[in-house]
Parts: sequence; structure tokens; C-alpha cells
Amino acid sequence: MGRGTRDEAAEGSRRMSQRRIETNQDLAELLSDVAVAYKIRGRNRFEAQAYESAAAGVEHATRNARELWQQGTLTEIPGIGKGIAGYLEELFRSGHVRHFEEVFAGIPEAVFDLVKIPGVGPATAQKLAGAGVEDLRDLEMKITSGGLAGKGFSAKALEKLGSGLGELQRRSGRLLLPAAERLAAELLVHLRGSGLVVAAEAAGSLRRRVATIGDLDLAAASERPADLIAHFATAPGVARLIESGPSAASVTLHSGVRVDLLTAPPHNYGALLHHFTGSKQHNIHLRAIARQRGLSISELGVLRLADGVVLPAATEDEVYDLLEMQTPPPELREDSGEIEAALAHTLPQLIEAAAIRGDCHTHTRWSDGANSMAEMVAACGALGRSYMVITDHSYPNLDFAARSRELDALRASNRGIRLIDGLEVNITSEGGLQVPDAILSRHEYCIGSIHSSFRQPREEMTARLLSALANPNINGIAHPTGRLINQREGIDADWGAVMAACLRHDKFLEIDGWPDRLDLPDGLVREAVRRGVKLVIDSDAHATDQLPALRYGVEVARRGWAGAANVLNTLPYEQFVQEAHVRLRD
DNA sequence: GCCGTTTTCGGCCCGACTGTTTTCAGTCG
Repeated sequence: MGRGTRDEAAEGSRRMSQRRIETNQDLAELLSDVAVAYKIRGRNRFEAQAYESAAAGVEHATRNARELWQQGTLTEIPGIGKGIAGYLEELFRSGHVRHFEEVFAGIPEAVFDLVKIPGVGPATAQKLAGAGVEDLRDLEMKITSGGLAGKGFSAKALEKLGSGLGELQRRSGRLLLPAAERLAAELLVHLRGSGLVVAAEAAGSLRRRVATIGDLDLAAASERPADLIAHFATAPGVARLIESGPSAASVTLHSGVRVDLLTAPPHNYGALLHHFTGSKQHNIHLRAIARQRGLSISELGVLRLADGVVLPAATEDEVYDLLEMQTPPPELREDSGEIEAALAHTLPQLIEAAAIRGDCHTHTRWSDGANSMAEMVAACGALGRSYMVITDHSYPNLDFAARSRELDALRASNRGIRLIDGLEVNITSEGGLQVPDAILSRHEYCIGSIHSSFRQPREEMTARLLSALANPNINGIAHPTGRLINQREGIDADWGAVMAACLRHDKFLEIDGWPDRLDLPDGLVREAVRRGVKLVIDSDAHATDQLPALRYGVEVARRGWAGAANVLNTLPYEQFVQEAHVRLRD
């Protein structure tokens, strides 16, 4: 290793200057990389943990970190104190951080990719880079060609590297909620079919209802864990047993999805479920509070340190009761204020799916839907909705009058569900609307949405949204960020300005429940709730069988701390008409 | 490096599993 420090410093500097820090996600990745570098340098592990905690805080922050810095409120993000805030100040002012460059210096670039491989941490990554591995492709090549022979990796270690690499490549896109739910449901049926299970459910990010799921986590209560684990390994779809012990096992499915099963005796199931639901940051914070009270929480139960007695926790409520706090709903467990609220007994009453009375974004065959208007209305009524807005796309060549006549006829013949004649209208790249105001004003309700030019700079994009919000025919903005999960990033806009405009014009932002969208994302929902911006939760259904997807939107709302009062379509029809400014024709 | 019902110092979540230098470091959730 004959590299001089000047080269190394240049390398660290390149690493900083080549990355663009625009989103909180970018910043979180930078902070995570610093944590990796700290571990390699063998610094106090708590410093590395602090950077991980800061990364998680930034990732879950409801507002853009750069904006918070401009307002001098960066340290309001949990995990960011004076030290890191100082470095970020330097980052936002100059585009680089001297200290980070020094920390990165001399650590091969490959390390930060290699740590993404399951089973590879900072130490192994550094060892691999030291053995000449240049990147992920190079590692794959060297494994197959035997290029790592004699470099201190056993045959087993190489095999583990190979399968980890395969796993990483297979799961480039994370699972959407419906796919994760289906897989979990099949596996739970298999587990329950063994007769060895007292209780079993999905934990982890699926239980917290995160928009995308990496691994599936299953928790089970059983008196015979060893037999249950053997049974688990025979589940349909299992390709490989990764590891297994007396109380836990991990498998890979043929689809490449990793599934972890943890078991506990029924009297400790609450502690297990709590542990496995996470999030990691929630658990760390909660366990620190437990220590202050002479308790030690783990998946094995709650240990009273004074006398070594394990207190029973068959349910999660019992775990939280021991800390004299409310049980935060799983959707809130991101260590973003829910622990403080639960301790103060001031957790919000989150919206429930049953509170939704109307679906206000639906499509029919008049635009790109798969079903007729009558079919959509009947299916929506069958779900128990009391009103419905039909919002076909405003295709300029659409026979708007004929469509409205059909809707009026259905209105007359359907007493069970009230219908509203709406349109979804594209916001053009210049901030205009796809069809003239004369057409929009003949409809009772219009939602504006962005379906083109997704990559405009922030200023133009924000102006585009503000212009639409200023149009009196627009009631609110549908799927505001335009993101398609695993496919397309959301637009870049000044959401503070957009939300301020919503308040000024008394207009709403939609939470689109379609699992590929989940838009607004939960972080922005929380910001909207904080500011008092009205929300509407919709299915955006293009077929009758898509109408139930609205519930995924409710879950996003819950993750954003929304109660029923924040959501307009929990209101009875007459009040919804008033609050959403529906322009009834008669 | 963060943070405060032990509040500006002195702690920092906890256990399971793997591979192996067979007593522990590394990794994970």
C-alpha cells in the first residue's frame, strides 16, 4: 500500500465533491457512509452509531434538511447535534466538508458499495478492497475465477459472499406492500398449518406499513420452536436456508426475498413482537429509557435489573405498560417523536380505514379505466362508501357533455351513493391546465396533477403547482409528487410554498392510495398535518377491483400522524361538499 | 457525536447466529 496521503486526501475530496446533496435521502446516505468510515477507522463505536442515528433522523425528517439549515433549526432533527450540524453548515455553504474528506481519505471507494451486500460489514468490505476488489462486478468475477484464493477468505466465506451478492442483485427493487402482504399471508398459513403456533404475524417494516419492504419478518409464539423452525424451512417457495438456530431462522425464497422468522414462548410473545417490529431507532431509544428505569428490554422479555426477574410480556401493551407509556401504533415507530408523545400520553388518535366515507379519485372507461361508470359506482357502493367523485382524465377530445349526462342519469338512479362529477386535469409544463376553464367550470370538482415534465427544476415546478392551485376550478392536487415507487422519483418542489398556497386558497393535497404511488409520501403528510393542510385519501382506481386500495392511503396517513379530522373525505357528504368546495350543478 | 425524570458528563439496546484465530469479532435485525 504505497499510497501517499496527498492522493488519499484527493480521493476523499473526490468522494465528497462528486455527490450531489439535494434530497434528505442523499444526505442520509452521506451520513451513513461517514458511519462506515468511522467503523473502519476504529473510532469509538458510539460516534459511528451517532452518524447512523443522524442518518435515520434525516431520512425521516418531514422537511428538507437544507431548508431547516436556512432557518437555523437543523438540530431539531433527532440525532443531529452541534457537531454534525456544524459539518452540514459547511456542506450547505461550500459543497464539501473537510472533516468528512479526511475521514474518507484512504478508504477505497469500493468499500461503500461492498457494505451493501448482505453479510458484509465495514470490516469485511475493507478486507475485500485490500484484496484488490474494485467494485461489485469485480467481486463477482473474482469469486468465480478464484481470484480471491489465498487472500484470507475460506471456501465457506466465499460461498456466503457469492450468495449475498446474488441476493443484492435480485432484490434491486423493494417489495410493494400488496406483494409483501401476499407472501407473508402464504407463509403465515403454512406456519399456522403446522399446529405448532399459538400466534403468528408479520412484523418489521410490513407491520409498520412502510411504503416498500426489503425483508419479510415473521414473529411466532410457539411452545415447540425447534419443530416450528424445521416446518418453516419446508414452506412453499423456500429456495435456501440461510441460517437457523433454536429460536430463529432465515430463508431465501425463489423470488429472492429474504424471510426471517423469530419465535418466542407465548408468555414472551409481546416482547418478541415488539423487538421484531422495530424500527431499530425506536427500539434503541425505548431500551435506553428502560435502562433509566432499571429495566432491560430485549426480545426475550423485560428484565428487572435489581433482582434479575424477567417480567412477563405476552402482549406489546404489557411492554409499554412497564414503562408507564401508551402503546404507539406500529406505523409511528420511527423514533420521530412517538416515544415522547407516548410517555406524555399525548399520542394522536390516528385515522382508521372505516372513517373514510367517500372515494374522490376514480376512473372509468370514459378515460383510461377498465370498467363502465355504472360498474365503478356499484363497486364503490358495495364497499360502503356514501359518496364518490368520478374523475376521468380530461382528454381534450372527450365528449364531456355526454359523460356528464351519463353521470347525471346514474345519479338519479342510485340512491345509495351520492355522485360528484369530477375531472383529473393535467397541469402543463408551463403551469396551465390541459383543457380550458370553460370545460372545468362545468364540472363539480377538479383535481390537478402532473403527468409530464417530471424533472423540471424546483423553482419552475413550484411555480407550476402554485399556478394550478390559484385556479378557482381546482379543488386540490392529486398524487402531488408524481412518484412511482421503484420506477420514478418524485418531482422536486418547494413543498413549504405549495402547502402555504393550499392554506391560502383553502385547497387540499391528496394521498393517493395506489400502492405504486402512496403519494403524498408519509413524511410530507406529517408536514401537511403539522401545517393544518387539508388532505383527501383516494384509491385512484382504474378498475373495480382497485377501489379497496384506498386503505393503503389510510396507512400512509397514519404514518404521517393524521387523524380523521385532517382528512376531508371522512366527512359526511354535505359537509364534504362544503369543505372541499364542490360546485354542485343543481 | 448525541443527549438529559442520573441534564453539560458519562453513559450510549440487546441478543442470535456464523465462522472459526474455540473465545470472539463481525453482522444482523
